[in-house]
Amino acid sequence: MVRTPCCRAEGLKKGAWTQEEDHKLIAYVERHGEGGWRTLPDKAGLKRCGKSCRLRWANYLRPDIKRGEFSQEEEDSIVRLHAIHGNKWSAIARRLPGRTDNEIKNHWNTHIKKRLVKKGIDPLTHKSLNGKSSDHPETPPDKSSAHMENDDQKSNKNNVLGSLSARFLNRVANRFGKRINHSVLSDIIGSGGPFNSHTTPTTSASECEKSSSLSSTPNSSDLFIDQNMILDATSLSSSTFSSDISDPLSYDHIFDDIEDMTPFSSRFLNDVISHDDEDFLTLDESCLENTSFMRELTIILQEDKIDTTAFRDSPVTSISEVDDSFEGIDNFFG
DNA sequence: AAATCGCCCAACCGCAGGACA
DNA sequence: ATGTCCTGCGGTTGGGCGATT
Repeated sequence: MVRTPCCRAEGLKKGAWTQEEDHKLIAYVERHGEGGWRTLPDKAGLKRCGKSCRLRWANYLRPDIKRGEFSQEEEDSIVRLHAIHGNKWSAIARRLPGRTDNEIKNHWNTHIKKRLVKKGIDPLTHKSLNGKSSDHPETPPDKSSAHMENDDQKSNKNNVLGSLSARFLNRVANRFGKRINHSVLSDIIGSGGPFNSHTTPTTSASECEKSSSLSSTPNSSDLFIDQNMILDATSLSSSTFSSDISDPLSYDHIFDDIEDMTPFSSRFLNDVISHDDEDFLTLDESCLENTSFMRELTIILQEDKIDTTAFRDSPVTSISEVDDSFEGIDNFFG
């Protein structure tokens, strides 16, 4: 079996990407979506190999990438997840929304690993380096014991809060699935949420325009999210959620992934709840696909629709009445 | 001011494996 | 069953840059 060379072709550029190259790649992906990386460089007018383009997009240009310093909570999560998954960076990255496997890997190698060694903990086994074996993965020692939780406790808490939020999401979507006010979008954009940035991928030029108009100053056009589209989660790209969502028996992983629910999500819900105007923006499917929160919401809806039909006709509770849940979620997930 | 060092992280490399013809 | 394409993954490299000498 002979593999065709990927990056060996004459004249292909390597090394750091220029702004111009970034713009070309962004424009192409916005117009055509992700995938087809091998042929992408030619079509996009880039003198790069497809692999390089894919990496650049996945690790740097993707709109949902969170940049900047890792929070203490994120570092704790990485340590905890590394104890479970080892060097499965992509598995860890799936639990840390907005962080790439590459970023996590780099952060682990340059910061966390050294810190663990300094504390006398073997970063490979997560056990004490002085020979005293520990049954528990590393827990950051700078936290008071009052706040110390073992993994099981955390996991239980996680699941409880996750279920609460997922069910509440279901109710929100039942009530508001078709309508999200444009001022909500405005707030999201202002907060640097998933609708921000020039890179919101769309599938056509007109959609690009629509997207860019959203990302600047929201106008008075309307937002309309089709209910069928929301429930049709199986058609969505699964770069964030790679598990088989068609299997009802695999619902549990949804609640594992609920730690992806950032405070942003609850702010978003809060905004959705508190707005009920008549002006709505049209939101195309591709926008939905590329909005990490909407993707989460969509998949939770898809997974939850069978066993939570009881919620469908239940009255919507004011967000203030479920504050405890959201405070808990926010506090827990940082 | 210049040279050197060490760290950080974006990018690359090679391999594995799924999909498809 | 086989060959090829394509994508994803984990390990590694090397350029940039700040700190130190």
